[in-house]
Amino acid sequence: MTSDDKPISAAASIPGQKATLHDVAERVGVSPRTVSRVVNDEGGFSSATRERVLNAINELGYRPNLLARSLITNRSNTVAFVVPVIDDPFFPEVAQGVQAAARDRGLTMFLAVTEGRLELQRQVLERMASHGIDGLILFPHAEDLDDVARFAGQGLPTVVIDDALDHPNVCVVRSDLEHGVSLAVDHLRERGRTSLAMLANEASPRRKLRRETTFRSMVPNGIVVKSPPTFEAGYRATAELLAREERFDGLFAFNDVMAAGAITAIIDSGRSVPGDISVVGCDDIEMSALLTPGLTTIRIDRERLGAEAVSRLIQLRDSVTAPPASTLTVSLVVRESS
Amino acid sequence: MTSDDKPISAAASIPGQKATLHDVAERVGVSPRTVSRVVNDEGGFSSATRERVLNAINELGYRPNLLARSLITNRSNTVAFVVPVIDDPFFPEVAQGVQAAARDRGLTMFLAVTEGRLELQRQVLERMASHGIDGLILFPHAEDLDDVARFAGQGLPTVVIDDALDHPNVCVVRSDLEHGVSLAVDHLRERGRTSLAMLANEASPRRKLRRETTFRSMVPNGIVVKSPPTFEAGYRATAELLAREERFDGLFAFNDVMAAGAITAIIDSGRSVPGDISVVGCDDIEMSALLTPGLTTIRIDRERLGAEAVSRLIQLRDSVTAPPASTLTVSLVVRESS
DNA sequence: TTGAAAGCGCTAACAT
DNA sequence: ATGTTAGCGCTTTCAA
Repeated sequence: MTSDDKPISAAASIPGQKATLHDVAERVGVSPRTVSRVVNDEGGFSSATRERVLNAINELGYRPNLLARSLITNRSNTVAFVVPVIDDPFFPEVAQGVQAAARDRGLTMFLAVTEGRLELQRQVLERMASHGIDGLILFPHAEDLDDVARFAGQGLPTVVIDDALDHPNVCVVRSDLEHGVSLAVDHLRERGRTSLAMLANEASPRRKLRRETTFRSMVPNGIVVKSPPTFEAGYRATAELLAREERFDGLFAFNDVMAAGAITAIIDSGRSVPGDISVVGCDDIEMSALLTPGLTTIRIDRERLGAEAVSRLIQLRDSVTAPPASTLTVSLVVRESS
Repeated sequence: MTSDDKPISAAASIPGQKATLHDVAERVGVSPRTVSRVVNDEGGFSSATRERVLNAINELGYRPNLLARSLITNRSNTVAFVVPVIDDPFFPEVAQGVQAAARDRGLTMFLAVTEGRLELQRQVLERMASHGIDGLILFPHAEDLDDVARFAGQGLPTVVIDDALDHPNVCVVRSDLEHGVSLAVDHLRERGRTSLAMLANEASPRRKLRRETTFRSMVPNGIVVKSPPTFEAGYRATAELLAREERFDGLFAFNDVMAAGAITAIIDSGRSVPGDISVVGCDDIEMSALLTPGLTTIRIDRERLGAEAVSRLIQLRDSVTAPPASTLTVSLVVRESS
């Protein structure tokens, strides 16, 4: 049964029996405390001791038990990242930024998806809190920040992305979407478009408001249609708009996924993009460059967004006062759809 | 400063001072052991006691400290999911499947990205192990499964996706890509295509082999070009192939992202899809339906793949012998690119 | 049905 | 430079 002819160890069933600090100490002939000092590089040991301890660690394949450490330090070095969905490529790309930044700072990332359901968000937060996460980064459920506020109130450092929450344990990181909308609208007008419509996100009151409100204020007579932020919904909403014979020659969509749906609907209706209608999206997900026509859009730097969130979270954790909200700039990427 | 006029609590700086099992016990007037029994529903308590304990838990907002529990039970109820990249939509979608399945079974998911770098994979696994994960699900680094084998050897239940590793602590979950290739090739031939080429993944010896080998055996005279599995690389490889004046009228790509690159390259060269060349991809990521022309592809059910991985992992953890490898069926989705 | 004691693996707060 | 004691919050074992 055993793969080679080594003597069968005492605990035959568990090959790699985990070594503890104690085991290392015993083997070297020092106290566990000394090993701990070396492991954490606290100083207070001779370099000879250090050497011997390090060797023993290698020989035994010792690996610190982070759970035990966390229990006493009250630091788990874990972060939770919570997103509503993951089939919109925007979120995974932010996740990548969060994970990379977290990893570089010695943090490990939990990822959870709430499917936009409030009760799932609550369950997820509950469980994350039980795991003793050091901090939380999330795109909060649009309707209700109460849960988030509750956990923050219990002392959980929290970074809220693209939403607002005034709380000493909460820091906000956002993209400058107001500016994004103005870039989009200005661009459409420069293209000679005079009747503008917006495909807004029905599911996201506060976040929507940022884009929708800006749009409304810039385009008082503009048409605003709300739909879920998916390809299919964007398609349907646009098709209905066209069927109603509403006149518009420029469309700004809440995100690229909806914009893609809109383009397809416009083309399916026998119109052309950008011949009849110019379309501008928001996010600049990878797909947007691959569409036909390529999608003109407002670019959000997701990696940076994720990294910024981690950085703010750490500031929040390590300081008494919450750092101010940070706002990341966005830019216009012009492709063929406008 | 305080937001309303509640009396300032004793511990002014820490509002939600975390309640422990002990606190609950004290408040109810029972021993911690009894509270523990109720929390874990072990039985051995009167329903009256149960009631009072539950009340106290609510009042104090008690939440079990999973770290402490794990330390003693040696179960953390966490799983690590490790992927090479995340900007290929295929992986996030599997991640969603893993996370949902994990959540439903009371597991929390760590997500890590290795960027296809072996040293990053090692670092990630090392850290995950320190966190005491109960299991690991990964798309392993293509060149080298040694690290994976090492951790499995130390007792870590591991599910390897789309690769092979023979080890009692490892279970393999894969898609039936051999069948997928044969579906693709048969389909291209039914479309009257006689000179077939394949865009293979240079970075993935073993996985590639599955698709590439099948292709070679079905199409002895076929052209096989290798490139990294990205849009740009797929574009470049295809452009070069066309520039070399190689004759082919049907193309099968390792994945949809490469196929999308190929289509763009073909169109940019002045040829048409599927007029001159039919293209078939693999994965059926969301984007594939949105391309122009819509991409014909081999569909892999990512959610199911993720769910299956979790399910196998749990079998692995809870049994002595590794469950057999499972293979998920794939199907052909015909769109306009062929 | 309940509780007391021990200890998971580690670090904090003292020793020396 | 090193060791000792205590205990993080919980479950386990054994006893009542």
